Amino acid sequence: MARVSIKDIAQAAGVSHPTVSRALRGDPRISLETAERVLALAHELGYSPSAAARSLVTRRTHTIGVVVTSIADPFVSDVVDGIEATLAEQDYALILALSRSEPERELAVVRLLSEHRVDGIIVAASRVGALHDQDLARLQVPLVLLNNQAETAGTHSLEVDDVLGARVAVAHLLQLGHRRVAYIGCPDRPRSHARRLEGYRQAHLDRRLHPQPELILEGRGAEGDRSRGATGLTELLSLSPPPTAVFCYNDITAIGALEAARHYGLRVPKDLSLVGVDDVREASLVTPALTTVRQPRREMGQRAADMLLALLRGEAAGDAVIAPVLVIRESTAAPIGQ
Amino acid sequence: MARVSIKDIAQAAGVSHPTVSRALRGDPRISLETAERVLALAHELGYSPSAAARSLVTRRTHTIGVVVTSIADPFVSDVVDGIEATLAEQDYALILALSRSEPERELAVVRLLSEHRVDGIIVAASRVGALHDQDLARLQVPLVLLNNQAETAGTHSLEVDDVLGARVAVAHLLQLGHRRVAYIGCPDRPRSHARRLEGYRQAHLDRRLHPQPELILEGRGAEGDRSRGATGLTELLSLSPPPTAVFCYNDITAIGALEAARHYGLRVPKDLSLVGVDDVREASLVTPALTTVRQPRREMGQRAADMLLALLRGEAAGDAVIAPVLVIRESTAAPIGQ
DNA sequence: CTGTTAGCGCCTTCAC
DNA sequence: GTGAAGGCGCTAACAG
Repeated sequence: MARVSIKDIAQAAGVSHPTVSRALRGDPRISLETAERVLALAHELGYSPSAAARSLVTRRTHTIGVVVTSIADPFVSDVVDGIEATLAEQDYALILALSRSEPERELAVVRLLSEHRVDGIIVAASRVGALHDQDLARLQVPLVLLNNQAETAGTHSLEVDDVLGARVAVAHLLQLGHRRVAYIGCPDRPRSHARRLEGYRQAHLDRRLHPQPELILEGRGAEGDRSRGATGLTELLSLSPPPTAVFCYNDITAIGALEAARHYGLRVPKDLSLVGVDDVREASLVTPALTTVRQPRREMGQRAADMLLALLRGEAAGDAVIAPVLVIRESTAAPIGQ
Repeated sequence: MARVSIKDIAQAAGVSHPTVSRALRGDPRISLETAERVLALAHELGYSPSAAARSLVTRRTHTIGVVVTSIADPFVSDVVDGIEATLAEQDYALILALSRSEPERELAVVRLLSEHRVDGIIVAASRVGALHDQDLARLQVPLVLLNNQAETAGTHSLEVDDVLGARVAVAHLLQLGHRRVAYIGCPDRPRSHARRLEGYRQAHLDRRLHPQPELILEGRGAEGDRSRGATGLTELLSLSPPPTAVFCYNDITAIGALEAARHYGLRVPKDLSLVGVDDVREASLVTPALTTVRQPRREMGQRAADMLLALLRGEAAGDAVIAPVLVIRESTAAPIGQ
């Protein structure tokens, strides 16, 4: 089994192997009769075509490389789930390669994918972003970058619309009646920080409101640092009047702010509304559950795979932008007195 | 690039291709001089060997199939992370295939792995367990089953020692001084339920204590059902005296019990100690953070890959049992009056 | 030490 | 409609 080749079938059927090859692929030139005989025999003998042998002549492996920093990151694994769903539909094999943010591994990954002659590559960064793509580009196969910061020439990319996400989140707060809405940012993610701030501004302008400079905080501390939310909120509460709602760079920040609010005796959402970004696991587990902007992870994976497959078919595929979705939970409500 | 074959190198070096092939693989019979020349040329031309062509003649693809129900499950993704770590070390490629618990997909997975002639397969079920393995066994390649319920002949398996986990957890409670320790089980996971109950018994017998039948609850409701913890605890509190500690089938159960305890005005761990199993994400996020029995997921993945690689080297590999680890957090303490 | 020959399993002309 | 060659890129004999 698995050692049966078209030659064996050919012999059993009393035809030549090319005939078997054609019959198996449904070549219309083969008589129905022999085709059926061959098919039956193939099934009977447990024939399974060799992808390697085929790829040698077709120069297509029907295999896609997926490169991520870590599969243990829930964002990444959701994306990979989406990628697999699309690839499986088209019978593409998925070679998973982890770069682990180690230069040594990244090199090995490139070598591995190169030797296996993958037809295309998807690089998926988590919300953290930024990977080695230069080397991969050298492989001369279509390359789709998902949520990646640095753009490389000859590369196609897919990312979530950060401006829109922020805009929708802040619009939600303004719509509830808040008029002093603050923003706590993140200095070590300058690009998305700027975009979210832009969304914050747009939401205000959409309603002919003017964002108030003292309510916009750069924030301090690294991306994954809870304390940024706490120190930010502390600072905001010293203003008079203090904001009634805060849009936070991400959920981690918002949760930090939530803890600080509790510390100061503020009730969320009654005294203060909070919105985060990402929809991390904790967001729905925290009390009150956090209103947040979610990246449609699985869908992003599917779209990335769709893009890649389109490229493989020779179709043009520009870059894609995905719309995030606002998930309204318990941390937002109308301000008091509304 | 990537279209350079050993023939091209051979021509450039003025030797035959077999010589190039040997030089590239470090065959000692090749003169140092030509070997160096070939290597330099290979590098210069950007040569990358074709895994497909090689596999065709060696009958080894250096590729492993990893079959899981869902990569979005954090348990599974941690395991896969471990598998990849070991495989990458040995330059094996990892083909990820998701069965999604759909019969149709399972068939496609078998076909895919068969056509790609994977050298071996790892099937990783999450704590939920149970997959299609019969078909995979037909592929005639080494097969390692991780946390799988149904055993198939000619298969190697790896699972966590459920009895030990329960025993250590309950020993921890007894050691703290608890003398009325209850157990809330799970009827729809009969196998692990029985094992955890056995561990519960052993922990008692280890201290020459006798488990008290009224403290052992079968539990009701499905595995992922929080309410089982709540109803179980309610039942237990009607006893006199009620237990001072509860070992729960899993974290979900324990969290349900935790909520119920709060509802009844019991303080955890002061009035009641709780232990779960799994170390799901929520376990560390809940207040108080849950003491629990963790399955070393990543390590399990590594061990599974090690087993498989050993089998590929022709070494014998029995089944393996992994020891879980007790993670002591805030939900356990000595009983009052201790 | 190196070249020659052959073949892994498949597909693709080109004949018939 | 089908068969006969030839070759994809590589390794494995066997010569020499």
